[in-house]
Amino acid sequence: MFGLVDCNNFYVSCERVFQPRLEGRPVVVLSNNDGCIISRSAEAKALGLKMGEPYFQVKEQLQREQVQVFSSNYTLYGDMSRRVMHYLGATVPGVEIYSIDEAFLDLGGLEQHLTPYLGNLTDLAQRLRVGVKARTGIPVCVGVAPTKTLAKLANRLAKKDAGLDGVLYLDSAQRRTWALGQVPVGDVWGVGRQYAHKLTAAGIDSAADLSRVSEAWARKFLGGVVGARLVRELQGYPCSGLAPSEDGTLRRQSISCSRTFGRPLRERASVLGALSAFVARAAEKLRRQGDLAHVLTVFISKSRFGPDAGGHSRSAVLTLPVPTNDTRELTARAAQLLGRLWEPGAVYVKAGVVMAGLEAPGGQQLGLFGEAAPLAAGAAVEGRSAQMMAALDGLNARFGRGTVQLAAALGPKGGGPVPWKGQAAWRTPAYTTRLEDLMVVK
DNA sequence: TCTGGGGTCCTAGGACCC
DNA sequence: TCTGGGGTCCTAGGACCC
Repeated sequence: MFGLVDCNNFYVSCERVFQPRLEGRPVVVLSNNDGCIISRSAEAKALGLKMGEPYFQVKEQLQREQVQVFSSNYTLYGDMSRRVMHYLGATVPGVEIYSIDEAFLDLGGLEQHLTPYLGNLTDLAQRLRVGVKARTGIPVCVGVAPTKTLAKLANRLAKKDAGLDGVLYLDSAQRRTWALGQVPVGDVWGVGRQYAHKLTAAGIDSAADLSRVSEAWARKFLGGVVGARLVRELQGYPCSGLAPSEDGTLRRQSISCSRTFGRPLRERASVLGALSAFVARAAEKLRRQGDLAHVLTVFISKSRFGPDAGGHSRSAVLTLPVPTNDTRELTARAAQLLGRLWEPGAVYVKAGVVMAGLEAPGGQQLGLFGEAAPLAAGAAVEGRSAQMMAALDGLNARFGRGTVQLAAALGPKGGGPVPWKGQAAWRTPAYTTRLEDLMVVK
């Protein structure tokens, strides 16, 4: 049995924890660069504001309706997320962090231990919900069902129906059938815009309809095995397990950093400056995860909204001779890759780096003929690099991001205004992670 | 030059998620 | 003028190998 804990309007809820005056009012949080809406309070949803809507298109409406607008503050959200996940991890045995605001729970083993005194799974879920709210101020809903897909579906319904008090347990076939009938097919986990369109065109309108299609049909029209699994999960047969997140953190298979620039860039040195900064960020995340990257990708993009909307993005990939997490090495490689992609005269609006093929250090590298690589020299270089990077991370952690960086990351002329930095006009303080931003109660 | 099946690896792209 | 960022998984096709 799976549980799904999902925070309600997470980013808005984080802002509300520190500004109770926002309670009951329409609130939205904007994406990076204040580009579009990525979190909405219930009141903002009621005004018809949509997820992903560009800010500039709804600016007037936001003003007119006196919607409270915030730039995203990932330092704050990340820290609040850690608090929620930590509480869940300390309360139930198997927790898989699925995203910044969601976690799957393994409740299967728990059923047999529940006693009349502890109550049933609904009671347990209810206690979790109350516990998260009491300890972090974040409201959550819980769905419980035999598969992850059904737990997601139960969670949706728990959110929508106030009468359920934030918890829905699909504990019988009848209740599952009822729940499937409530949900439009496009709201099923794993059904996006394309598939929703295809499905409704074929007369499949609800989750219940989808649960009745044949495996062959699902394979043919919903992306092969993915579709087949999706349908099985709706029928109540689990096709995906729980991957518990050890020590409350998530291990990534790839790590990336990309941004839309504050203004379009046409000089190569400026784009290289941005890329260097992105490499630095990604490498830092890589080291925090304790990994080395074997594959580096760089991409640069022109505007998606211009006349030549297709083929606006190009990428180049490099398999590194030796896996590394050294910012200097990765920056030099990224500069090489940029050289392959650069078109003189083009105007770029976005760039990014992706580090993949992640592995833990110490993996024995075999030479061309299967012999162990000569370690002495390599190990010494590796040791010095690790020391240097540890010093870099230490200084930046202590004195703030960007205190120590490569000259390349400063961009052309080694400083001045950073041309790729975007807008964040309404960012709240990092209440929980910066001493200077600590809230003072008078 | 063609004959044939089976395997791996890489890349590009599509679809989805939050 | 302004339209996010960071992930996952899967498929298909080509190169290359035996």
